[in-house]
Amino acid sequence: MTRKSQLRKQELLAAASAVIAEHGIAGASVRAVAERAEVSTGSVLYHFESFDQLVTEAVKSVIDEFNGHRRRLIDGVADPVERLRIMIEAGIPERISNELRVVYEVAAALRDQPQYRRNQTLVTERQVALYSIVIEVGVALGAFTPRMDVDAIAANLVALEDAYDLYLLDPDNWQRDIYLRNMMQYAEIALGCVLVADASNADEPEEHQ
Amino acid sequence: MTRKSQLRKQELLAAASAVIAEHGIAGASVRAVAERAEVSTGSVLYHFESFDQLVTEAVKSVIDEFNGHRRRLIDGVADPVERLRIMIEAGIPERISNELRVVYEVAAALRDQPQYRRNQTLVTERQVALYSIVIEVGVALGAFTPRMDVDAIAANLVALEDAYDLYLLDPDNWQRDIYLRNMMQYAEIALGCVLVADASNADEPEEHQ
Amino acid sequence: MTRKSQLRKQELLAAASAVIAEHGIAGASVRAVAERAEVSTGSVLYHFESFDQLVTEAVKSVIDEFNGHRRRLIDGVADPVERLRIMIEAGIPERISNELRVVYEVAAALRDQPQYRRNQTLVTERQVALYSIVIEVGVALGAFTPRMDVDAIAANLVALEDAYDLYLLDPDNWQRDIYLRNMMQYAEIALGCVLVADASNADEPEEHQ
Amino acid sequence: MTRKSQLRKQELLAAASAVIAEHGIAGASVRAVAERAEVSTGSVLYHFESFDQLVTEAVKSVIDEFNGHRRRLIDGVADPVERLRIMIEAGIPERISNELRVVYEVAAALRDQPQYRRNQTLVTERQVALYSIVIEVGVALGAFTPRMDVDAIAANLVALEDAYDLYLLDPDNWQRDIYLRNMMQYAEIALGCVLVADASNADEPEEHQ
DNA sequence: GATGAATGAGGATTCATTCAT
DNA sequence: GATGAATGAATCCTCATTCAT
Repeated sequence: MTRKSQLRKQELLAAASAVIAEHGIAGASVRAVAERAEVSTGSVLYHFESFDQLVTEAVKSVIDEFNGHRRRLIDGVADPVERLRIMIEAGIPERISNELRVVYEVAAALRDQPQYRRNQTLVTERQVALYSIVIEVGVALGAFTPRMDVDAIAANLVALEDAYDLYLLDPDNWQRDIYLRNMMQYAEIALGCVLVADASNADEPEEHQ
Repeated sequence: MTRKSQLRKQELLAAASAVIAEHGIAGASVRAVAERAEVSTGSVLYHFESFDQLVTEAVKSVIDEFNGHRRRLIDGVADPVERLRIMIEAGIPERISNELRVVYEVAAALRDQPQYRRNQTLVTERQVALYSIVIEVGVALGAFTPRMDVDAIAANLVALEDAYDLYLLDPDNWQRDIYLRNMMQYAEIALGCVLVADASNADEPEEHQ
Repeated sequence: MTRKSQLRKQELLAAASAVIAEHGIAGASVRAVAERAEVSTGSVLYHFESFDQLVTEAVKSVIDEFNGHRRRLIDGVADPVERLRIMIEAGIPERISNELRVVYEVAAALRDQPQYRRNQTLVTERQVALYSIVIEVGVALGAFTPRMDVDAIAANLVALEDAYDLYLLDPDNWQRDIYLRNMMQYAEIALGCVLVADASNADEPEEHQ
Repeated sequence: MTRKSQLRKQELLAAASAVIAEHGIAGASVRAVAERAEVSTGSVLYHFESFDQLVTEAVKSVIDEFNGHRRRLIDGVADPVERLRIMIEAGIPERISNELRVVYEVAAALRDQPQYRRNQTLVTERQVALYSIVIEVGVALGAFTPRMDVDAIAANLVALEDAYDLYLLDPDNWQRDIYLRNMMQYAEIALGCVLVADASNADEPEEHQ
């Protein structure tokens, strides 16, 4: 049954994601996934050509889900400033989600395995594309007046997001409010807009500190 | 022999760093380190409580070295703008250095071990402190007129550096010029200075794109 | 359906033979046979008590075919000398046939399973019987004048054949012409006949070398 | 300690040979060898690069021993006829020795592994060389008057030996006396000598059967 | 009849750690 | 101090067999 098999594959992918999120890439093993999915170890490899492929697919699906989630967030929102604020706030989450954890688990861990690196590049490029769209539309509507190249702004926003999210791997020292403020301030001066109510207007910059 | 023993420890730490830099965290094993240091496997663990501790110490020493290197770079430079440019250019290296590689190899790989996370946080905080000093001095000397909180600028610069360096794990897609430009442009509009000769003057901002 | 079932059994036996001939006994697995026969793995074992039994039967059928082929070769030939030459030449083939390969693949591989050994003995005895008939008829017709016991000659010819065929497992060092000459010369001096045109007459033996 | 290590290597090679002789190549596994040698599985692979290499070396050493034994048998014997008789009798042993069993276990089993095939070729060529020497010396001394090419006689004798030994894999149907007689008669008519007291003289051949 | 998912034991190999020397 | 042999659990993977569908 293709139906049953695909269902099981999904279960295994989910189990693999969960294991990675919980115990890290290093803690992901055939047995760990098998136990999480409550199947035999043989079953895990029955559905995938190799354990590596299972992990790769799991990461890929998490990334897709992660990206889709971000995209849906701004789907119904018209105001460019509001969209940007939503993007940034979603980029610096309250707590680390399983998805994000998986993404960063894989990020640095397996330099030698090209497929992981490509995934990482993929998620970054998609984020940049998403930010670029939001900014370009905002510029077109007159909501933003960029002070630097638009693609540089998008790349920087994603980079900031990546870095601050990476810090999440040490949750005890994670300071969401500060990271959020840092990104918001950057977006404001780079795009000449007001994202936060009480913040200074970037169009009339005043000396800071 | 305390002297001889400490010497041997240093050799082992150096060997461990080299192995990690070359073959990644996954390729680091007792035997690999032993072969690199040209000692027996038993000898490797004779000087350390466990292999994990050896790795931890090795990473720690690499981080110290990494940080010290950055600090020495700007030691004899007086001009704040020049110092900032040096900092940024050193932050986005031509090629990934062994030190940087070790740092990121370890970043996410061994998340479950608190000491690694602390190391990571440590290197970030030191970087932020370094940038903060450069900026503060520049502000005091009138070289910079910050458009946002100084600590936010420093944190953002380090975050950008961290993120763009992280991308180095996929060297094929690494675009130093672009990342460098992104950071320079950000520094210019955030600090109201000119870092790159031909770039637009951030004091007289013009519309981009 | 007995008809359909037996057809399927034959298909599976053929598939098993093909797999063994191509990938050796070590490469013969349920899945390999299933894929070759284009059926499911479950189906393979549905028709046989075990995979071992399937292999056993496959080998048996290959041996039967192998033997029948040899028998048919001399069917229409009347001249005893010609019959003997045909036998010997067929015994030292140009290339290893799938049949022969299967026979020798199995020969020593599964020694612990008595049925394989019996198969091996079977094929040998049949060969000896075949040679014996050819020789006896030749003696009766006056074409051969044996210098040693006829059954010893037949056994030796089969043994030579077996050994030289065994060497075929290392095809790179296989020297058909030499092995053929060796057997022909032996047959000539043992039976006092001339098998090869240019060879010395065994009836008037001259000193060799 | 090199001494201790080499001792252990020898033990493991012996254990491997014993396992192969007893359970065949197919029954040779790391665990089987480990249990036979009364060490851990890890220990088996500590001394060899791979299990395959252990098996290869074991077979190689058995072959060397096998060949050396044959060579020593005729060392002190001067009479060519006696030497030939000793060779043939040793070639058709009473019972299958562990050495011989290992040699033939490997013979057909692992077609895909070139190192085994080379071993097989090696043992054959050495046997041929040994027979050749015995025959050539006998010819030089006037003890033999060959009826066919000397190299063909040597090759045939080894081939007969190989084949009859191969039949040993089915010990129940093994008939030493007959195989011995077959080889002796062949040697007599091929070399024009008398090997067995009561046998007919090959110099004055009479009709057989 | 036929399927193919699931099993679990067994395959070789790697590894940090221990310990007698 | 230093060695390296030995360990045994863990790694991924293969496989014949079973069984619900």
